[in-house]
Amino acid sequence: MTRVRFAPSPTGPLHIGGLRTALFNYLHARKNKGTFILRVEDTDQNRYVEGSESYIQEALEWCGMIPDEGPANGGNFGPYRQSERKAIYKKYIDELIKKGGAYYAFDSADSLKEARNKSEKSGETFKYGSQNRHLFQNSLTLSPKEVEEAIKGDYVVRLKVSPGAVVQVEDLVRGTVHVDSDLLDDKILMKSDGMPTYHFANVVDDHLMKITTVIRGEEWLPSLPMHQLIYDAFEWKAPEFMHLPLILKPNGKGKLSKRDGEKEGFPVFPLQWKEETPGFREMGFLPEAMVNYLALLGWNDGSENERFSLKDLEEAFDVSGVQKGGARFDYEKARSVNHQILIDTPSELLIENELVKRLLVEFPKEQWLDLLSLVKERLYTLMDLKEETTFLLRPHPYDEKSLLKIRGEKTVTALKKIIALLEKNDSGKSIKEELFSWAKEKEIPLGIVMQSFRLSLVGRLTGPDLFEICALLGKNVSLKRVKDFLNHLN
RNA sequence: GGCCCGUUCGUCUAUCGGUUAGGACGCCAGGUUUUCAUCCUGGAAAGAGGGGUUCGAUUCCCCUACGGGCUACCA
Repeated sequence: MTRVRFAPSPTGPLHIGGLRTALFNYLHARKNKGTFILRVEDTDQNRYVEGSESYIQEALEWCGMIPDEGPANGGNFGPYRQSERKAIYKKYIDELIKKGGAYYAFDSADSLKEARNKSEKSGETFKYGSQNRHLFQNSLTLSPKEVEEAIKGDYVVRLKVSPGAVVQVEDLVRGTVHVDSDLLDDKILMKSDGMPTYHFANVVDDHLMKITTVIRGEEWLPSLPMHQLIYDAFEWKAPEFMHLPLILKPNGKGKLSKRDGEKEGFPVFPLQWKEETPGFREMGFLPEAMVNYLALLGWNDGSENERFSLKDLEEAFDVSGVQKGGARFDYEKARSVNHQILIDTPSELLIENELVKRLLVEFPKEQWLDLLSLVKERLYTLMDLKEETTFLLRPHPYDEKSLLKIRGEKTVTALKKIIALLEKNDSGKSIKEELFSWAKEKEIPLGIVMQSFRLSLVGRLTGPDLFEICALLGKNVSLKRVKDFLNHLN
């Protein structure tokens, strides 16, 4: 039974790198008829940010990835917030110490900092490990009595790494990785505030929650050997691991970060965070597009198909299609995916979208469907709806440059004809043929006719089919606008 | 610096020893159209470098270069 978990830290909004990690976890679970678990890794009290947990939950739901188990809906392996599992970690850390796999350390933060500085000055990397642990204050160097005393104050618990071994680990996408244990730190497993570090909580929880496959970002690969050592110390069977390639900045220099969005003018969060930071949803992306784009950033099914719904992906996803190298984030491509999906989404569905409702609020509801169908294929994001529709409300002010382009006697003649045609017809469409043949007969270029007509109706020379617009506006409004325009010209 | 991971068009990628190295985004050109878009057609555009292995390497191995990640009582 496959069990996977997405384990974000509630330190702010989830960004799309995290969202993709969640997606791959979700897909792996669905593909294998397994369980998708959300676990909140809130062991760092200092970095905890109010609201991030609900943000994460909402972002997952927006994309259609509902956790099977998690803080919101429970499950048999809870609690799913690490801060609520403190007693569990305490129990296991004691067990590990008893087994000799870990030890107490009493060095102050300052003394460690000093040691670190000293090493760095002499050009070495500081490491608290098998080579030098005897130089520090810990339960390996102090007498039992001293330890008993020291333990009443602040202490941490460190992993006891055995020297001279080669730690071998397997990664589903990269194969075997081995590391010399002499290079590994005696990592802190339990902090002086009694909270576990990521490494310890992670291993304990993955074991207790019976996680079969750990899917996480590549930034964790270097600590995998150390995690393996913890599993070994407990004599637990480790799950299998898959480290996902990082999502890089558009220029490829470093992993995509929260700050890149505002700098480059594209969102990096799925949903809005704190008023000032809009997400993909608020920028007019459909979750289907988000999922489709993200899935292909680091995965493909080997075919030339690039269109996948979440359902498709649940079928098609396979570990073997996961990429090794990091992928740069390309906003243009994301927009293009959104565009395609927008075109293929029926207008009937789109008018249910909250953003669409907001953007069309100035129009009568019964026009929404026609309006959407009129401009849908021009949209890259839902936000384009604003640009595409507001001119339908207000043709003024007329675009100056366009005005100069069409000025002339023929324009006036054409407009008068259009008025005449509109007055005796009901719908905008029915005048098309008559107008065209008239123009041909009078040898007035169609360009002049249509441009002046367009300018009068919407104030500028771009937009969707003019007769459709005319029909949508209705006879009276259209007539008024053409007349107004004629007056404006005189 | 040390350790780990990676490297095919500008970008995302296909290729699992033999291909005119394919697709998508973007770009350019043409077509459709009343306009701008959409859409359609076409085009330019890639195996980091050097050694091996092999009849034959983008593909397997090694080295170099470059890129990225990690190196906290953060995750």
